[in-house]
Amino acid sequence: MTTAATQRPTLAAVAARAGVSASTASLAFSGAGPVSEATRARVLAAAEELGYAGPDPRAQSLRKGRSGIIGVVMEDRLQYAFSDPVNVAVLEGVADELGPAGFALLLLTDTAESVAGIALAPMDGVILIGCSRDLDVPVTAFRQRGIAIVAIEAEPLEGVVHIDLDNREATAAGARHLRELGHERVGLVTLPLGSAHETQPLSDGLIEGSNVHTTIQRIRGARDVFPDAPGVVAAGFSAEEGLAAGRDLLASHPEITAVIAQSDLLALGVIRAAEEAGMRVPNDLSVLGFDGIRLDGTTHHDLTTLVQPSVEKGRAAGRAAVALVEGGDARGESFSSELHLGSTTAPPRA
Amino acid sequence: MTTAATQRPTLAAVAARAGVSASTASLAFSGAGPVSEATRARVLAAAEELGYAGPDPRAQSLRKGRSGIIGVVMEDRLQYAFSDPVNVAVLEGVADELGPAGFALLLLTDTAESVAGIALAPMDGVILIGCSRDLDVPVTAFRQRGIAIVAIEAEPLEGVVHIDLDNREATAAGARHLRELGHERVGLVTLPLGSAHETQPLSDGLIEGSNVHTTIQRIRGARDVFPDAPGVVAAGFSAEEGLAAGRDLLASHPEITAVIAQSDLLALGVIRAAEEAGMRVPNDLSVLGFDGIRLDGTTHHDLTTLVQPSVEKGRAAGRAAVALVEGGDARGESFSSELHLGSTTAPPRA
DNA sequence: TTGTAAGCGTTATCAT
DNA sequence: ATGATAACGCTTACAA
Repeated sequence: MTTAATQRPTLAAVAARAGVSASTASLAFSGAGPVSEATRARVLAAAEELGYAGPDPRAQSLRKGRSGIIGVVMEDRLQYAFSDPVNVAVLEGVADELGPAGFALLLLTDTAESVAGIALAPMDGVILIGCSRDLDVPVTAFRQRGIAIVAIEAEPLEGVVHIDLDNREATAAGARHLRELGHERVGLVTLPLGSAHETQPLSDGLIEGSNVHTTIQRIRGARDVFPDAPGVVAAGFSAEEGLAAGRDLLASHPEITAVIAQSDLLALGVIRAAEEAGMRVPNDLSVLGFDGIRLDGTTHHDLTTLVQPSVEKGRAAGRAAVALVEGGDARGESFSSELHLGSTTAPPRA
Repeated sequence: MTTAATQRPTLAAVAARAGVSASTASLAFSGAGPVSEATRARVLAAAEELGYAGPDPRAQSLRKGRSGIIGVVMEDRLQYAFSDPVNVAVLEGVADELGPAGFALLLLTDTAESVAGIALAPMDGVILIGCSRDLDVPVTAFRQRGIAIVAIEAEPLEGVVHIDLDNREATAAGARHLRELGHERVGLVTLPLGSAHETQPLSDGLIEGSNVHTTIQRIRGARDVFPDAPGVVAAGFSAEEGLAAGRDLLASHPEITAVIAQSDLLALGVIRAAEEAGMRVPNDLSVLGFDGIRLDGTTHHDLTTLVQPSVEKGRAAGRAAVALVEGGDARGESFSSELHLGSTTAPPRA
């Protein structure tokens, strides 16, 4: 298989062949000015003959000062990022908005390498999703380059448009639901708090050392209602990791009657851990999730959870990024979650 | 939130401020030539003062004729594409290779829109993953633009480097394993055959009207051994869709003693369908998967399956793309799968 | 070691 | 409706 380093034809070549000037040929392609039908046809024919596929995006980017590319920064490992259905939904939402707006989506991961690569990619804007790292460094770099920045559920940052979710309030609402049912001893199974992907007991030190906004806010919301709730930090986003965390939590805190899990997948794992330990849900243990993803067929329970508009968050981020890049300014948006009462919460055993 | 349309400083400005020529400043940044330590320091200082973040990638792309961007074309809906763990693994492999090589990854979806967007994005190369569409149109467009093309498990295409998997042979090997156990009536649960994402009986017409290489090859492999095996086409990649397909297959073909599922997730669904119908696996029904993804905690079975090197495929594709872009030529690679004997296949009930 | 000059392929502005 | 000209911001021979 060979790659002929054949010289690609340029607009100038096409123009020459069509017997017009380069500027006219340009107009014929962009339709940005008045060109007679006859000349346009001649130009297009010349292009066809020369195998010219249209203006070179590289030159266009330079000339227009825009590349039409918006980057999305995700968790360091893609397998990780994509194991979270919410992340995927958000990405889908972003893509939904970018495509029609004529923007392409560049996938960046939250690694030193990739953040260096940031310097290399011709991006007009960037969207930060579920990053656990410290955002100051990349954000500063983006700002310096004049790249528009949108962040989803991040701590407030200067010059960044924020797309938010009521993580704290929603979790608190879920917690109140449990308290109203009569629960007093509640445990937490949280999403990861940083890059250390291991199951571990939740401690104040861990929280302080972390900057994973979403996880922290959800912990706060739960503790707004149950200030002393113990917890276990899951090693990841999957049901398996929820299972592991659930086992730990139930073993170390046998007194609890309800678990606030920070995602539906984690909740699913917790339910498995409970059933494994011979408990029934919700009779012996209530379980609350977060996200509202569809878990068809994966469980026979109808999970009580906080339903959040994942795809909408992505769309909002995409729209904001496009607006910023197109010179307008964008306001941040705030989304809220709704408590879905399923069959996994009930009053505690008498 | 505002976006100051402040004029970004240019290399020329930095050079002026440092009292050197633009070319020297360029060298100071790229390190591509001899620059005295003193001048370099001066240039860097000037850059710092002006808030210059380094050469503009847009200008670099034009000048160098390369953008450092490689596109990856996936299934039309990202939620779809990412619901297949193999796709995700492949993508991870691609990212593994691109990052260190200094390339960024552009995510494209297999839609008319996106394929049009192809025209807009400054890509140096492109990798085609699990596309169900007709590839001729996009491939022609890429070729015309001089974009290097790598395809994973696609029908042979002129001027495209192929990364292959022994789909047919591996499936045939799995099928022989079943035959050796004594199975004679075997059913198929296949991956989607096109964009029609619905559960439906497998028919010759469907196969002929389709160009989903992988699915077709795996069907052929199965029928190399069981020529008349009936089948059901799943509506997607997930266990839920395997469940639906499994139900259909078991209902319409109660005589079968084994199922060849085209992915582990589908196999998982088939196992659920069987258990739901009161059959035990493998006693009443043998189930064979494909992929060898880890299904920890999701099932109590050790799935008999064909283990394929998903991440490696991605890496190979990434390497090939980089090699092509860097002017070398790349040979395609062919990977093979290995039969893992688990506990889900056994001789048929006597 | 540093500077000069010539583009890379396109589009925007301004004439004609 | 079309053309000439000048950038866009950078890199790279080549000259000094």
